[in-house]
Amino acid sequence: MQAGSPKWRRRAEARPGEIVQAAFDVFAEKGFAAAKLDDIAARAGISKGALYLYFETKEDLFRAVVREAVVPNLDMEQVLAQTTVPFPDLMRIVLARMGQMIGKTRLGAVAKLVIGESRNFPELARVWHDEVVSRALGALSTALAKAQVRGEIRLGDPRLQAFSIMGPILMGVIWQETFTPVGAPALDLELLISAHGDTVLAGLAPRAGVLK
Amino acid sequence: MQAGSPKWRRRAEARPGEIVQAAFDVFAEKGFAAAKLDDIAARAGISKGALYLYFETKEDLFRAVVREAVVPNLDMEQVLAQTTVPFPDLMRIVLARMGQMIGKTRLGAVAKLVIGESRNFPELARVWHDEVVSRALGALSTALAKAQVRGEIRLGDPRLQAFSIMGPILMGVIWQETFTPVGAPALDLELLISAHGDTVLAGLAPRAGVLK
DNA sequence: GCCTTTAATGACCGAAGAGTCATTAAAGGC
DNA sequence: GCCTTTAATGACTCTTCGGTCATTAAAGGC
Repeated sequence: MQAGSPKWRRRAEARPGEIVQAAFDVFAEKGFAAAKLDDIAARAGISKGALYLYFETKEDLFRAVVREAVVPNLDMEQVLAQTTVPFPDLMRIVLARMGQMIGKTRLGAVAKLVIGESRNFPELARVWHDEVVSRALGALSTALAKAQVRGEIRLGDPRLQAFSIMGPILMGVIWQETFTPVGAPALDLELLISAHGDTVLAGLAPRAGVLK
Repeated sequence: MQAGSPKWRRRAEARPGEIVQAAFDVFAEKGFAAAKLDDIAARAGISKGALYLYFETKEDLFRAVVREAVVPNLDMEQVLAQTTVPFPDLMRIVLARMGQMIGKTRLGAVAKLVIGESRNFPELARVWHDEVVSRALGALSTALAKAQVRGEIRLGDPRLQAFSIMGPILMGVIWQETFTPVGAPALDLELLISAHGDTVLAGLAPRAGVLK
């Protein structure tokens, strides 16, 4: 063994973040049950024993991973609360921001985890619903309701309109996460968002004749 | 033990179907790795050993379960190939049929499985892409392209338009499968389909002014 | 009613992997 | 430089669960 290279270093502050990051990668790839703590430890550059200095159990670590990914989604509510911006502009801003967020936060992988493990970890599904999905959908619905009052868009259940707006983005994310890795053609999310924006905004516009 | 009640019965023909059904339930609830063969056997009303008379391994059984759910999706292509029906009518028929299919085939549960296990069973993701998703999307895209040529809808990439049509349905299914069981308000899929049909058909209509 | 065939059982085995802990060594105070 | 503290190790245990197989008994032919 080299003299100058210590077997390991003590870095109590840096560890938790690194571990969660490594765990995220492994959980995202394998799912909860098939993920091995040895793998996570190896990827984090430590031993399995060290994991237990920072997390009580495997479940604990999993919860930390999924909860970690919750945080950064709150700012979209403020955008949607803006009341001076015309609705279509607002919507394009929100859609564009979604696109960026998906790119940088690996939101697709988290979605896969939450969806796939929702029966085994119902409390995580609940957290994600309450903190992320329901909030975003609520803010969007509110914005839609206001736009209806102002006559900017057609009347209708705002909650269902929100599905029409968000659904295709979710589908795009799932496509990329599920089918592109097994050989399906890649999907340009920016393009999808832009094209879908055209379609759905036209669809929500007042007086646009319904076909037939 | 009762005299008249045999310990078990020999029913070689009926077993495979029952096993796959039971396995579907357990896999859908737990995911592949967390599903226990003992549980599947118990639910099928047989012993674990008997499973191995019909399936080589756990993976084998899982593959059978996911492949089983592939079959019934082919008829939508014929509907979409109809060339005499006006596009909006065609679309409403397709959407309605999707709704029925989701109700009767537990499509949501399968989707969850395919999405969640796509990294561990890439060949299943591939099968599902090739046999179901890509085909349905392809047929829909073709119908959209034809409708564009006829001037029934606005010009644009048909593939992306297909995402705008299908995305909200997928989102609805995932919602029901993931969030409703943990306390989120139930979603009326029929209603979503109808409302989304209004929106997206208006959005695809030619000359409908894009807002702003 | 016996005999053959084979569906079905369930106790068992072995591997895998979550979680533990006695031991080691880095860091830092004095 | 020594000593204390504590981060980190990795060999170990123990449980769980996929898969096996010798044994049992249902079904059906003769």
